[in-house]
Order: sequence, then structure tokens, then C-alpha cells
Amino acid sequence: MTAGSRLPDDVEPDTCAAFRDALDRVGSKWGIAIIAAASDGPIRFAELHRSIPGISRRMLTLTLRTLERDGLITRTVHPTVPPQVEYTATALAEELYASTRALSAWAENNHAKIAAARAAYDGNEAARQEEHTAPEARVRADPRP
Amino acid sequence: MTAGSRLPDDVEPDTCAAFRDALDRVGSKWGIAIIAAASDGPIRFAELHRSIPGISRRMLTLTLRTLERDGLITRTVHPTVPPQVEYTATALAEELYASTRALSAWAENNHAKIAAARAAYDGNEAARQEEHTAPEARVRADPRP
DNA sequence: CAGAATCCCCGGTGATACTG
DNA sequence: CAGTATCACCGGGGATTCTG
Repeated sequence: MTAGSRLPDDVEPDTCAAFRDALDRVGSKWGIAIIAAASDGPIRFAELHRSIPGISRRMLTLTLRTLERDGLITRTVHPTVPPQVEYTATALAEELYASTRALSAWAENNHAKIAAARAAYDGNEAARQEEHTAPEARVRADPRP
Repeated sequence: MTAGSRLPDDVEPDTCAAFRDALDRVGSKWGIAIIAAASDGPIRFAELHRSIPGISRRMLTLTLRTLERDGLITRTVHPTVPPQVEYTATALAEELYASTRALSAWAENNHAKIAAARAAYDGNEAARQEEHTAPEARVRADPRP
């Protein structure tokens, strides 16, 4: 397939699809946080759990599994008496994390503009609502039973 | 608040949060595709709808609204007899889109490695399953009523 | 300590039909 | 043409409990 069938799958053939593909790996709620935390060398499950405030053990486990599956995190089990497991970000994950910086930087630099744009939009929106409801209607609170 | 209360909100204080913030703007299923399509100059609703294959009119409208609200897309209405509306990506959106490239590039360059990692993981996973089910059990299909 | 299992909720998304 | 309005789904994510 895709060879002659002319599937309608080519808007921004590569770039756009590739971006979504990257998001599938690191777009989950905790993905980036985990990779970031595991970038500073091996870190144990409990440490990870503590260093990422809002996360539940469940989501930590699940996200770690997908990251491990994709080769972004290595899992090392030390068969000591209280089980001890260490996680480390792979080189691949480090590259991914680095590729993330541009987006983070953009967000940091422009979240003020975004907020302003929202305020402006919401303001005009509210104004349009008023004139759409027709001025007369706004006076009629009509406290009649 | 946040002054002395020592809120547990500082894993990767800025970077990680900023990334998630960026995703809130462009992480939706169609966000990037729309910005990409609107980067090549003004484009009409129907054109947009055609150039992004899988999208429904509903999601196109909704996503355009949020993008407009965040100042990433400008909406221009021409009061002609058949209504004509044009959308254009703002400079802000262009910067955002540019900041996206690093991630897209990473995905393009490494999706092979990812696939390989997955295959390896799934292979070992299946193997572990077998030996965990205990060899004997695998022989017992037990066709008894 | 490091999970696995279960239940439940909610928001993003899709399908369909109607409108100015 | 360019939307809006409804309904319905389903999968990510959270809270809680159990285990080797």
C-alpha cells in the first residue's frame, strides 16, 4: 500500500507526522519529567517518585515501561534483599530531551504574549456577546413570578 | 502563596513545565498540521479542510478557535456573498513551528532505533512470559470437557 | 521497596445533522 | 461556504488496594 494508491496522507508529509510521532513518545503527561529526572545518572524508583511531585506510583510505572520499551530508559534490577531498581536515560533519550529545549524556550519567551492574546480575545468575545444579546434584553432582569 | 509554603512544584522547575506549556498549544491532534498549512500564506476554511485529510469540519473549527485565541492564527472575514474567511499563521506561530523542527528531526532520524528497541523489548517480553507460565503448563492444552 | 490489579472519571475527538 | 449543535465513545490518567 501507499504505492500508487494515492492515500490522502500527505499534508506535510514528513515534518508534521514526525512531530506527532515524537509526541507519542514524550507527549504523555509525565514522559519528559521522568527523562529529565533520569538524565542526572541512575535513579531509583522511590527517588524518582519523590522528585516528581504530582505523579502516582501507577503512572510512574506505566510511563517507565513505555519509555523502556522505546529504548529511552534502561532498567537495572539489583537482586538485593529489599529489591532495588535503577533507571537511567539512554543516549537516545538525551538527544530527545535536547531536541525539546527549543520548544521549551519558545514557551518561556512567549507565554506572556499568549496570555495577552487570550485576554484580548476573551475581551472582544465578551463584548460581542453583549451586543449579540441585544441591549434591551440586558436591562430586563424581569423579577416577575 | 508559594512564598515560604515550599510547594512541591520544582522538579525541573522551568524547562519541563515550559515544555508541557508548549504542548498545550500545539500538542492537540491537529494543531501543528493547521499551523503548517496556514504558514504558506492566507488559506480559506475549505482549502484548509481539504489539505488536512483526516480532519472533520468540527475539529478544524475548534482547533482554529484555540489557535486564534492564543494569537497563533489570524482570522479574516471577507463579507462577500458566499462568506469567505481566510486564516494565516502569525509570526508567533512561525517561531513555534520552527521550534518544532528539532523534535521532528529527532523523530525522523531515530524512529528506526525506536522500532528496533520495541521489537527487542517485545521479544524478551514474550520469552519471559513463556518461562513464567512454566514449561509444563504450555504443553497442557487440556482438551477435557 | 517496587510494583500489579481494579475501579472510575473526564476531556478530547469523531459522526451526524442543521443553519445564515 | 463556513460554520454550529448534539450525541456518543474511549483511552489517558487518578485513587485505592493488594503482593513478592
